[in-house]
Amino acid sequence: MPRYWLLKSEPFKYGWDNLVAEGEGTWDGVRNYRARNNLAAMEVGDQAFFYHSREGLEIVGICQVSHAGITDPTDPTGKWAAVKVKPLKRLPRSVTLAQIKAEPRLAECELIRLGRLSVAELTPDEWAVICQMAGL
DNA sequence: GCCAACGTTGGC
DNA sequence: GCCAACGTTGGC
Repeated sequence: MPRYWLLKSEPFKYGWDNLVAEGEGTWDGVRNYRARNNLAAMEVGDQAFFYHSREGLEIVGICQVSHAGITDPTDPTGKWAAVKVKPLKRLPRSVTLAQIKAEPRLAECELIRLGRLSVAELTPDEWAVICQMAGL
């Protein structure tokens, strides 16, 4: 049973287009325990929305975990986790934060409840709602 | 172990 | 660019 996630990135630092261009990206640099726990819980095959923070403020695509349980290569202490992801598909319609906030079924998701969490989990129901909003 | 100060994140 | 929210740090 795959789990579902949402990964935030600032598009001017590393956006969806960068991930597509590279074919595979390492999700590292996370220094928040809750986000770390989510990263550590990911398994190969899990899917994640790719969300543009600071600019755009919308989910633009879906990526898939290609390597799980990696030690963050940018961390000299070896305590922090990372994963690798591959782009799966761009959403037919981007789903904005405003739309997510306006949807009562998404009011309880980690993205909304914990606004500054950079790696959030979504329930299968929440995932399905967003997929529907994206035109999938 | 508490809590004030500080730094960072991210929506607006 | 501002500021609220939150996490972390460090003095006591």
